[in-house]
Amino acid sequence: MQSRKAKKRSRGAAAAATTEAEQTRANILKVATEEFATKGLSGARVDAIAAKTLASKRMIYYYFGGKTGLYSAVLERAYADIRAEEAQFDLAHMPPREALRRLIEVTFDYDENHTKFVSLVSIENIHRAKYLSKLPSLRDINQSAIRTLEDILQRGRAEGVFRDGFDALDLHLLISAFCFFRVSNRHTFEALFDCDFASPRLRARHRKMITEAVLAYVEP
Amino acid sequence: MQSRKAKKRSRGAAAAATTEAEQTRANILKVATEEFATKGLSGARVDAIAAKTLASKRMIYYYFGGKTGLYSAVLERAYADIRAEEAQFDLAHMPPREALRRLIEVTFDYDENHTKFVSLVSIENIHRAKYLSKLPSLRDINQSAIRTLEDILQRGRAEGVFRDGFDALDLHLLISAFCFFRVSNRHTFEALFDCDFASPRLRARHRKMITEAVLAYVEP
Amino acid sequence: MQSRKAKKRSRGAAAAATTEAEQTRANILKVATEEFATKGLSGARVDAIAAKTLASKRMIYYYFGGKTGLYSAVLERAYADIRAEEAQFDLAHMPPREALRRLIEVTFDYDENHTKFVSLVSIENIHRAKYLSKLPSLRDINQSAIRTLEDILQRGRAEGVFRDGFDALDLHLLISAFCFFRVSNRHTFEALFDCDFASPRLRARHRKMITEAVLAYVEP
Amino acid sequence: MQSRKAKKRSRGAAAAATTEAEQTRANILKVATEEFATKGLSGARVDAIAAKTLASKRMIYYYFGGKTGLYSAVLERAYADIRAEEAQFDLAHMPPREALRRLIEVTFDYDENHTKFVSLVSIENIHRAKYLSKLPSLRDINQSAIRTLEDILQRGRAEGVFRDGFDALDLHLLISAFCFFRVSNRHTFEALFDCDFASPRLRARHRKMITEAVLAYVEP
DNA sequence: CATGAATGAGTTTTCATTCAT
DNA sequence: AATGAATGAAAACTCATTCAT
Repeated sequence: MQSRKAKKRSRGAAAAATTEAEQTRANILKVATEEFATKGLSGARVDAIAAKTLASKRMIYYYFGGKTGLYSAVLERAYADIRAEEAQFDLAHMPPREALRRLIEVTFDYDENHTKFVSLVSIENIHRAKYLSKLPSLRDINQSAIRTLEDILQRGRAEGVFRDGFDALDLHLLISAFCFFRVSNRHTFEALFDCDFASPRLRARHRKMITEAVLAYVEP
Repeated sequence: MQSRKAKKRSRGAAAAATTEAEQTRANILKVATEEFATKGLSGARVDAIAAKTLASKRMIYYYFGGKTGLYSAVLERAYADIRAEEAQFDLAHMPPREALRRLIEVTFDYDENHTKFVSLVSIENIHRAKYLSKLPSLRDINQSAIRTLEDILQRGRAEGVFRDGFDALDLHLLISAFCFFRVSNRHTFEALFDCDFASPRLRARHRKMITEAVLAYVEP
Repeated sequence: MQSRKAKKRSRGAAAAATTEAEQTRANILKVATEEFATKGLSGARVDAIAAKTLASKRMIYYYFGGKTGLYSAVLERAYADIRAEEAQFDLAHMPPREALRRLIEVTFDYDENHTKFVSLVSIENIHRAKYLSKLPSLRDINQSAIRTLEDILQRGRAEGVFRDGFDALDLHLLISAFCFFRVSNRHTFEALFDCDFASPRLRARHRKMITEAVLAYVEP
Repeated sequence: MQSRKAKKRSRGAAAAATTEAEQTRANILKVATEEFATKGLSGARVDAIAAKTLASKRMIYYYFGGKTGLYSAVLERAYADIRAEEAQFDLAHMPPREALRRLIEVTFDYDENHTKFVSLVSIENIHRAKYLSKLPSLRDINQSAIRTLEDILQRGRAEGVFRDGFDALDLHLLISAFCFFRVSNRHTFEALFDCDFASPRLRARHRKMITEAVLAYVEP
């Protein structure tokens, strides 16, 4: 009845799928990410996921307990992935202005390249973060992202390149909002305003705009 | 039952917007907006909508053809409403800086006060604007919003209070992104960062931030 | 989601199924009684019930909400039926000894002729009366059966044909136990002791035995 | 894992009832008795049994062939146990009236103390003794129970303390019915009549009643 | 226009059993 | 002898839609 997740994961997240069971699990997760991201929780079909999987439908219930269990696992993995990638950028050792600029660009590029993550987060918001709330592991991961930004701001203020009077979390919101919205809402935006967000020129222009706007906002 | 029919017929077809038929339609639309906004297209239940309606389920099919027809109508109405409200603000006769500041605040307040609209747009993006694309009426309405902004920018540049080098549509994106995201993604954001977007203080701080950031970005 | 039972039943139990809807409901109930009585709650198959019904499987959910809702309705009906039949015997106007003898015979005959009722009660006991407990209507009906017996005993004691020193409910238990067990446990009893409870001779002997045993027990 | 195997082999196959294999079998049987008695044959879950077992699910198939094989084994064991206990009472050497009284009390107490046995028999009757019929070993065991009663009756008749005109098997039915029903049907009875069969006072009263009723029935 | 009843096709979930190791 | 992984068949349940009146 219960999913085997806890047990399976006991050897740590770093160890890549090595046993067959872990490969099965990972394969289901990958297929499910695609289905949930494009169809939503209620629109996704367990049958459709199973069909694209190397395993049988029954395995979804064996490993994840059910449709919502699978959805939660997909969500958890998606969030874990983004922070894992962010952690790779060594922003702590850059000069503060460079670090902030880089942070914005990294955020922009991540959302641009992980539209499935963006979709999943949109979907989860439709559900009022019902499933995310039950994944407390993610809280820590995300709050470390804020600490990175706080560190950059503190160093910048010490050097006098950033002004006072704004909050790290608010700035994170300003950056995230643009990068996320550009991906999450591109379909309605394109439909209404007849433009093409996939064009490299527009993409570059937007990337430049959010960077400049944020830097202008923080400068003394 | 018969009295209702007689009553309706007696006043003639000319009286617009007050027919019983139109009241039924409006009632269904209102209930459906709530259901679709909170559950999504696939998550919404025709039965649930019918149950909350004064009319019967059959009426949904009679007036809107089906579930997706109803969804399209809900979407169309939601977009029409926002532009109707925006049109009320006479930004064209304000000084450009004031007009831009006011435009940002109006956008911020609208999203804040119309969370159902925000949800519907998020949902429509999950569906890749499939239904919105088939509502060409909206294109014109929305593009007029851009023309309003273009007019403000043009006046501002003529007066020398705004710089050159950025696009009206891009600026619209910058403003919309923040105002929309703040509402659309508040559930995951709150869950991850333990904050409360409903608090008047945070709300005021965010409203100020996006205004300042945009004004800083456009100034020469 | 909710069953329509309450609504359907609103015109009182006395009115036989007259509308088509009531016929459908009654038909499902009849088929389901057979299936649940022979297979138990978990052994019964909704598909099997639907197949033997004039209606479709969907109607079971429409009228009864689900498998357990249907089971509860079957149980309720079965108990209501027995008390309806018992009420027809005018025991209150017989001499007490005759009335008691008749009560025993009526109980014996009812169980003998309603093996499905007996099975359903056995099944409900496996489930620890979980579903019966939620049907409070039955409590009143059954307690009136005890009052009938109490009345007979009181009259008998007044006439001096019954002794004191025993309880009406206990006597009801003594009578019920034998009549019920003889039907409920006949299969294992026959298998173990190689006898045939269906034989009219054995049946008559058992009927005579319980009558005599009870009368012997109550006489002064 | 390997140590278990080595250990088992080392003590040889001759030591009956203490092999690990037999302990595993007994453990499964015990767990399964509980599950079948509370859930029924179709309601019981092989997974649930396996989970509560010290062994794995595969062992159920290894030792018992499958779910119904396990059920049959549980049933067989339950019947064997009751007769084993009954055989301990040396009724043959008591005066007939005392022996009969004692037999009734023993039966009453056994059912009272072995509610799982009672449940299993009820369940088996739902299945029309399908599985019991295939366990011929039980027939002999049970018929010996009747011979015990026949012996008591014969001695009692010879002494003139019991009358003629009734059958040993019928008397067994009268006794069993009450003792069994009191346990098997206590849930519905309690729900309908608002009483508590677990109360020592009621228990004692019932025990006395069945004893007196039977003795009154058999006396000349 | 309006309604309650009805439905077929689909969707999630369950479960006894078997397989590879 | 033993285990975790896997499965196909079947089960319960759902839902948008339509029909008879």
